[in-house]
Amino acid sequence: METLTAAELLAALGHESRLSIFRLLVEAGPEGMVASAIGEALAMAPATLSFHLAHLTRVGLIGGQRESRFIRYSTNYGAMDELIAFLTHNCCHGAACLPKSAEQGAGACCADPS
Amino acid sequence: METLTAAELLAALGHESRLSIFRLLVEAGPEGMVASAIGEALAMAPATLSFHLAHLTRVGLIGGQRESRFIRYSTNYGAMDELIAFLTHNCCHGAACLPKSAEQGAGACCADPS
DNA sequence: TCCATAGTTCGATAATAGTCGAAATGTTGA
DNA sequence: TCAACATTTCGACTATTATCGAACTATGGA
Repeated sequence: METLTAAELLAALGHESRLSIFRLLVEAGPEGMVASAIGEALAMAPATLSFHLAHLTRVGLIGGQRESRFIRYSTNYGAMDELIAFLTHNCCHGAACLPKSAEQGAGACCADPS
Repeated sequence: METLTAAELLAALGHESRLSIFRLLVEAGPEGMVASAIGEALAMAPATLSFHLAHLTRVGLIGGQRESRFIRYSTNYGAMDELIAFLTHNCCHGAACLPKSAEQGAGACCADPS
């Protein structure tokens, strides 16, 4: 992943409203949530919500597909994965620097022999 | 970690210049780099570099300490770790959604029983 | 003490982003 | 075809951010 692309993803997540939306979808899992449910959960005006959903979609962190009158959004786990891999790539010269991520199964970056 | 705090860290990383600085320091490891070396590596004007270093320091992603005439900056791996843990917390309802992070030792988030 | 070097702060400017009411678009069911 | 609902687009406003030259501060050596 390019630095510029990664920066765009991070900037997209670097806003409280969008991060809340993203986290909601991450926890919702692959089935995702329809827009109105997200708006209700986060008490966000429709226009504002749409603006942020469009932003997250444009950078590829989430995707949406129409389901009759609704649009169901869900996390693009692949993009999320690549982003985390980019952040931790070649990190810390072999020390076990990311214990909490490891606990959650995200693993200490340098436990890996590769 | 609070959503607002996480958003501040992500916003700090959500800019090409700051992300480049951060990645440079992540790869440099615990010993870090002095400011002038960073500026040289990234061809950044001193005032601009200082602005971004101050930003990254303020949110706690890096730290700096004076070494005679120089200031040596290094990654705060703890903050980085917490941030990744926040992003992946309770993710994806048990699917193995983060294979690349796992490859690097960042681990698929849901391999973990907790 | 004085100079050179490393780094930060100041100030001005330009560009971008966030919010939300109102209007428009798309979809379903009557 | 029309009404109701879900969502997006438009428009206008406000606020924040990035950049960088110039001036300032701090440190070490002559």
